[in-house]
Amino acid sequence: MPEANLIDELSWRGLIHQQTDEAGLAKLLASGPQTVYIGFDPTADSLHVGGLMQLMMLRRFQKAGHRPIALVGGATGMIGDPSGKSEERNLLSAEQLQANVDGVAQQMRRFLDFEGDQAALLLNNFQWMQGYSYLEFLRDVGKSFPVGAMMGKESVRSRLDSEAGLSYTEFSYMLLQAYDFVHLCKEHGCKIQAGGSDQWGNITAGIDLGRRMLGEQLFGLTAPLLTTSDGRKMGKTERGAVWLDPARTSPYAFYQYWVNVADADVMRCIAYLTEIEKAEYDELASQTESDPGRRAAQKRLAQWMTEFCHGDDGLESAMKATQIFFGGEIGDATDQQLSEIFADVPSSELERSALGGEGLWIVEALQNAGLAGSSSEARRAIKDGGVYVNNERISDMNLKLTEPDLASETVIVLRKGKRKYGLLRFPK
RNA sequence: GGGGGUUUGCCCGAGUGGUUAAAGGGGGCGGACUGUAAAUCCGCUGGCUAUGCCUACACAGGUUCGAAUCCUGUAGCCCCCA
Repeated sequence: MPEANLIDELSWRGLIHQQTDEAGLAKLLASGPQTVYIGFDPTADSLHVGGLMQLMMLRRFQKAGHRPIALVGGATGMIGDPSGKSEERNLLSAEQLQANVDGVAQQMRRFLDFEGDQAALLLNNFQWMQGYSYLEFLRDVGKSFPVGAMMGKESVRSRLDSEAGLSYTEFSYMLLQAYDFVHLCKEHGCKIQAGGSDQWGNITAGIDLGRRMLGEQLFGLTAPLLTTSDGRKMGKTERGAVWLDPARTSPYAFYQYWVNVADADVMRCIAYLTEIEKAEYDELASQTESDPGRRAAQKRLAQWMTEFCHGDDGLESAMKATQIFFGGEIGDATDQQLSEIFADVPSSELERSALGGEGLWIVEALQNAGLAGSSSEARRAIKDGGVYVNNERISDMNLKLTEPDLASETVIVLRKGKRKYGLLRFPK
């Protein structure tokens, strides 16, 4: 039996941005297990933070006793959702799209339970759209879409007013998503669609279509977008999006991203993205208030997220990497660990033989690693006490690096200043 | 077209014949402190085969034992007259 407090839960977490029929939805949810769907855009072969938020939403529904459907937009992804986009989107190739759908589907298995009574369903709208002929679609679906109403949608209007304009293809996107809802209702009894607040227009379009085609009353629920206090989308770094795929964003980088969330944003992240309970949430909120320097909330967020998305091992390696990156002893690292920690650090490759004989002069090494632009600069840095080999400060201007200085099989870690690193690789 | 002024290091800005690689500030870089923050404080801030050498004050040439500093020419910028 569904838990009655799902709405309360979503509500204290601030996850309810808009609902089509508050009372109706509450009544529906209380009446028995429901099916909810959220669509995911297969724009890449991995989810990022935005998608995670939606996934958590489905997870919350599932935990409350409902059945989630994660709909991967194999068909809609071919068109491109204009909502919230300022420009016409580039179309993806069919192969790329398939690879993306597979990648995203794989990741979802971690967050949703695909077994049991309320087993989650993973569907791809390409399955029902691919055979749908254009003519039939226009007769069945297009007929129910007054252009006037479509023109009124925010997503369409903003694009029409902009310079970029809007192609017919993107204009039609809404019909496809609307039809998905109808299809899922018909085939799977799905009466609720959730999504980010940018999906409001698409969701209500689906509700309208459901009323016309099926005579069904469908419901919609949107969550706020995850933005920073200064209004930018979360989950972006200078180096690009924060991905769930450890190959794209290492657990360490992932952990770091959350640790660095601004005080003003951290509680919102915890509310939106984690399953940390209200009591602890309140506790963390008051700690952030009274002792922001400790950043208890950030650390808890990072810890929770990393463990949840990358498991115990991921968390452990993130912690170790953090310790090393912030100047801790390097000890017995492996090439693998070091290249993960220093993924964004410039590295250069030198002949192994440079370490033989006399060894490699530190002044040269710093230049090789890109940490000094000239030998004068390198000497100066050493004199200033700002040079570290494998995180140990050095002071000898004439130091020569030899094999024993390797931190791992083939890498020496040089550092200038607090955390400006440069790697030297000496492949065997 | 004529007259006057100006041009300095990453940026701004002193310097007007001799410790001037060039005051001061900004920036940058180190260090201390700190919340993997901000502020603050301290040091460094042309290059090199480095206790010395080389290149630098728009560019080229000249005067001088010696010039960023004086002279001539060229270029850029600014102002005034036509």
